[in-house]
Amino acid sequence: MSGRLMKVISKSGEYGLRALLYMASNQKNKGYFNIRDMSEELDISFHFLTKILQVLTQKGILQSYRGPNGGVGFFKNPEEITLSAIIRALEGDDFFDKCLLGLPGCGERQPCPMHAYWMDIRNNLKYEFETTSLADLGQDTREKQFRLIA
Amino acid sequence: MSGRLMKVISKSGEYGLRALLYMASNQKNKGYFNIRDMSEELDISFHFLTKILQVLTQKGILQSYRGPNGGVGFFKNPEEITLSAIIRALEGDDFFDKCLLGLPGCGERQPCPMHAYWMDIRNNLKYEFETTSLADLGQDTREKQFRLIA
DNA sequence: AAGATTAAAGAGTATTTTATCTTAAATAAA
DNA sequence: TTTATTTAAGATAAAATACTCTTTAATCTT
Ligand code: SF4
Ligand code: SF4
Repeated sequence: MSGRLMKVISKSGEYGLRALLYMASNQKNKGYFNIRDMSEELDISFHFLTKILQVLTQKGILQSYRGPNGGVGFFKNPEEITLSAIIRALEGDDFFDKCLLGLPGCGERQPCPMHAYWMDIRNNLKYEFETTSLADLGQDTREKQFRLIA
Repeated sequence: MSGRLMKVISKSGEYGLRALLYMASNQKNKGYFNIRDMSEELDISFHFLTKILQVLTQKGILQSYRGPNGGVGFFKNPEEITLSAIIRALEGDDFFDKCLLGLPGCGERQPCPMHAYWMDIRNNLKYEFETTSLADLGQDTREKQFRLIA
């Protein structure tokens, strides 16, 4: 009931994003990123991070290489990787298609009083996540901003 | 990694909100709302719901009465209860003051690349939650809407 | 080919969240 | 005053999430 943070994504999502951001901003280093090094740099459990990056690899966001000097690297350019794709990979493909409240068995036909309200917020978040790339975040060059009107 | 919904609030928060919405839209019934009845109506575990409503009572949103014909009722009018107050009561007072990602030990001084981005979203949500009352939601009379500009 | 390095995969543990069960306290009605 | 009703409170259990450990497979270096 207290101490909890406003948190939309799980730890897996958080760690995955942090790792990807780290990678995006250290790309000069051409080769593969060593997961052990990253886990130490980011202070995330090596095994846990490995699992998360594994998923990102399976989802086609990263590619991996085993053996000496192996590791993980981008499969696509950070410019082409949307926040949406990352979150969907780590939180489930339907992340942006469900209710923010998480209520089951409801929808357009029997909407709760909050429906229209949540849909506004959700669609807005969805749009932002779909139109923002990893590179956008890493370089913080975006100029878009939310604004409330009317 | 799958099956998870985009869920900002916990089950406690969801159940609490649902109960409050139910109460707000059944207010003709002047007396106290029986928690057992509500738990059946809303299909929420009686004991769990009781705990949640207990918190709302402790936080001054509801008032309770024990004994026959007892139950819970609004302490303030639904018009005066903001969504923000409800969520803060159930999710923690700092819910809207922390990072959406939940990362600890960071802030304005050492912002991660997502900082400005998240702050936009967060402030927007915060504003909406603070300016929306339970009655607004229950009657769905709000005309405000999000819109992305620039 | 042999050994070292590194990610993949799967099993197991710990912590947190959600839910239930039991007992206590307050109130009302008989 | 006794009994029934109802919320409060605390202990316990189940489920979900987060994290760790161990083994396997791929790749490189020698
Ligand atoms: S009706 Fe309410 S609970 Fe259902 S999806 Fe819409 S906002 Fe969510
Ligand atoms: S710097 Fe990043 S992690 Fe920290 S509060 Fe801002 S958005 Fe959240």
